[in-house]
Amino acid sequence: MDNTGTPLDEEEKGEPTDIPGNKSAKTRERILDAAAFVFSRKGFSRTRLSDIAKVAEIKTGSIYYHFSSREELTAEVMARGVSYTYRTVMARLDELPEGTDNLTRLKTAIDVHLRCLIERSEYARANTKLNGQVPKHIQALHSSNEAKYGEVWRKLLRDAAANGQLRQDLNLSAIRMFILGAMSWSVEWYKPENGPAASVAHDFTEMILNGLIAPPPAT
Amino acid sequence: MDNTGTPLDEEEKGEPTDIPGNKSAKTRERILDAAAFVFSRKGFSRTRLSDIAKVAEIKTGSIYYHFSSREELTAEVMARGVSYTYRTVMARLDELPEGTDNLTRLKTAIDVHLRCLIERSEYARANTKLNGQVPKHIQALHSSNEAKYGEVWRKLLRDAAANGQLRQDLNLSAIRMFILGAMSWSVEWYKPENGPAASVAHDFTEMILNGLIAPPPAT
DNA sequence: GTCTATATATCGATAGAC
DNA sequence: GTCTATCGATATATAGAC
Repeated sequence: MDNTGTPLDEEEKGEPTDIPGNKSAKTRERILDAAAFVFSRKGFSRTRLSDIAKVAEIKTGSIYYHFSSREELTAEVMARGVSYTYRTVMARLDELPEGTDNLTRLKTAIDVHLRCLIERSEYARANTKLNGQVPKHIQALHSSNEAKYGEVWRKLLRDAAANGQLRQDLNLSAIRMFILGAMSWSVEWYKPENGPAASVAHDFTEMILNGLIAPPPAT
Repeated sequence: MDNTGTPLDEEEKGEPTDIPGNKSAKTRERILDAAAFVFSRKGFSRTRLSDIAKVAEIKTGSIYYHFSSREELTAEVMARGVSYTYRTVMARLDELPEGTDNLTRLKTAIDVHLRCLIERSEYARANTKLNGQVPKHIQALHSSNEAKYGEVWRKLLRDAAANGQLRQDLNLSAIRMFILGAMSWSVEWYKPENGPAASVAHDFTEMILNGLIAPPPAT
């Protein structure tokens, strides 16, 4: 599976990964990875614990040694999904040179978020797909994470608008939902045959920022 | 509930709607309306036949007099959803004056599709939400409808591009998915508090066609 | 046609052997 | 820690009365 979970922080723990005693931790990871994989493809309802068990190469009942319920497992997959995307976006924004203009920051965030979904993380995909499908109490556990991440986008748009770099006649709330929604839907359709992630992301940022209409021919 | 199902054709059948003998048909409609209502809010997995029955003011078992299975009911809701959107979009395109340019046609289609979702049809909403959630054989039954509708969009974009009205540097397939995806996601977030449908649709078409960047100040 | 009552299947969850 | 076996809850679907 691809890299996920704890992406950028704590890369070094100083311990080898296979000392005796963390066989449990490794199985737990395998279950989570399998769950993210299956959830992102089948959604919540069509995913059986037996499907996850099969991918994780374990028997269904054994999952309960690591998780107290299907919902707890689901909640952790979702939490990892937002957390990963949040941290990856923030890290890339922090890498930008001091004084980078707000439009570039917005464009960067769009690029990174979309790439998290289409090429970087099963967890990000799973979380996007599961949002709106899971029972209310799971959604409730999760909504503060989503809200925190949503705030990043509110600020990105607000800052760019405050600079006068964005058109002033559009409602930023709706715009934010359209941008995030268009990216979210990529979970439903994107496959490698649709072209490299970089080119898909490029086309998307171009459309969002500059629109689809051809510029007047240079004379 | 709102108007749906058979929107534009066959408005007159020449029969009063309550002659004896079509009590059945009316109950069937009530069940379908209820199903569209519940599905569009809770999705496939969280929707119980008992939820639908409650909204339809009928007992759960009675549904089976009208539909042979939950899946048959689901499939009909989805079929009505695409069909409604397809016909509503086509009807509006046909109303445009002869010789209307392809960019205006594209813009019109976006406006109508989005309005179908946010203000016109529970069926359209339900279909959008259910896509990607339902079991494979339902999806399979349904995919030819979706493909046919997808072809409308392929053509709209292709025609506008052929005219030179669209930028030539973007992949139209990905662009199509982004546009439809952004609209689809409205099912997850749109509420009347987000403003009138007309204004949301306006902001969306503006972003898609002209982008978010502020035009240079007139001098 | 719609009801009540019930059969059947599925799946999440638990118990206990190893 | 992971297995097998099974329980129990839920919900689709059916049978039969009215």
